Amino acid sequence: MAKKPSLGRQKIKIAKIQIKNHLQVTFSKRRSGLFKKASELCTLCGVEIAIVVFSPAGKVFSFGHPKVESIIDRFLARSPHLNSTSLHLVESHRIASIPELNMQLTCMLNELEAEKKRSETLDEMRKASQSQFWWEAPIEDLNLHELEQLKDSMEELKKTVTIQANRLLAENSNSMSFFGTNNSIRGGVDYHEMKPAPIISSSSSSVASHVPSYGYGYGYGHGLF
Amino acid sequence: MAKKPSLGRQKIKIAKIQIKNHLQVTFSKRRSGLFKKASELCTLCGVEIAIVVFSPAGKVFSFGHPKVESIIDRFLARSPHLNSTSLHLVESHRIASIPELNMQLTCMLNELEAEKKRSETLDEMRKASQSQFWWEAPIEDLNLHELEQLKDSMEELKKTVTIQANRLLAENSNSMSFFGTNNSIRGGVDYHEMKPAPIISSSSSSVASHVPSYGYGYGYGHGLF
DNA sequence: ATCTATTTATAATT
DNA sequence: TAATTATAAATAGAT
Repeated sequence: MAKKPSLGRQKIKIAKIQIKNHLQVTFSKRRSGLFKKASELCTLCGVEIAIVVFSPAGKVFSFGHPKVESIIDRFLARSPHLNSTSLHLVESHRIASIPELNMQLTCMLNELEAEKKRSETLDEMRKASQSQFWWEAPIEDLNLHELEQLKDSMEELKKTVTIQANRLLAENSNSMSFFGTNNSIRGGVDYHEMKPAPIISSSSSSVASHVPSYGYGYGYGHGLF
Repeated sequence: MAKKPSLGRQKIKIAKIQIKNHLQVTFSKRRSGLFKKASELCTLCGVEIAIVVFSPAGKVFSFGHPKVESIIDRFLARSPHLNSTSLHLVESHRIASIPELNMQLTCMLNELEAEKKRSETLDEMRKASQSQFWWEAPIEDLNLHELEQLKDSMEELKKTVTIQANRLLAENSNSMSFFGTNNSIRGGVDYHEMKPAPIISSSSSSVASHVPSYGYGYGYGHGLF
């Protein structure tokens, strides 16, 4: 009897899979693959990785080495360099409380609103006069750089605010260490919602699968997401 | 002349790479590969993914669809345990019930509103002082669109503070959030520290970022955060 | 960065 | 859900 060899792997377009069943299978496989790749990267290069995946239904899957939480904490807290702008913002205003922090932000927001109106006026003037002043010339390239710098500043500012907020909260209580001494326990792998552990050989990696009662258990069989 | 074909890909052990140069190359390649896989998974299955990588030197690389921050927020919000920050918040305020939490938040909002009015006065002062910092002076250098973005960013920043407080409180009750606001802007890819984008299908996204950011064909507008 | 030879990942099928 | 298999992709090593 003639057997019917599968066509094997076929090329697919990277676009939302419509067939629900396919999608589920692909999600499972590729999620595993992704986590495995991450695991290998951890071991090969000695880096720390956290991955969080939300399915459309809000189910969460995560991979972390050594732990998702610690990496996220570092990510949120990291402030490699405070630029002079954000330093000035924080220090010069000597922000001392959360409400005060909110006030600062609100002030800035209002300032910007005011400036926006002013800008609108200027813009109209420009259009009316048809003049060729510097500020109506090449916006594209120059402003891209400008925007980048601006975004930089904003990000730094945001970090600063986050850190400051946490510090304030911490100082309000007796003892704490949210950003302080972090006990980074290396060598562990925090791997949620994955079935076979793509354990790596050399590095001492263990799988910690504590699934809380929240129940993102495996919904195999139906309604995967 | 006889050519010297490479041996091609060789099998390697998944263990810490010792040769430093080699490690760097592998890290680059595999990080790209990992992010690409994540991107594909996002597209194929319509899921949301955040990846954070810390190199041994502490440098951070991240991938996020739609955004690292928003995914992390969601992840933390459903975290089964109270982190120290929220504990301190609760402790320092001795919050004991949901109505009490609501009241705290209401107070914060009222305070915020009051500060908004006060800030108008401060805005006047600012205009008189002619300071040299970006949030005060070079506004007129920005066009309307940029100003719009800046304003959005500021609002986002303000929201972040509120959301953070909200999240901490919500964790305590382990149930609802009071101001369901979130900065989840779908359709964006937040891709830091990655090199070339292998595929760009339709709309190319030029993302303002201090580091090269590329979207794997998800090019939509970004907020600054 | 580019180029292969190979190893891996995985789409389709059972 | 777990194999199988043929093929697409990723990538180790060298340039």
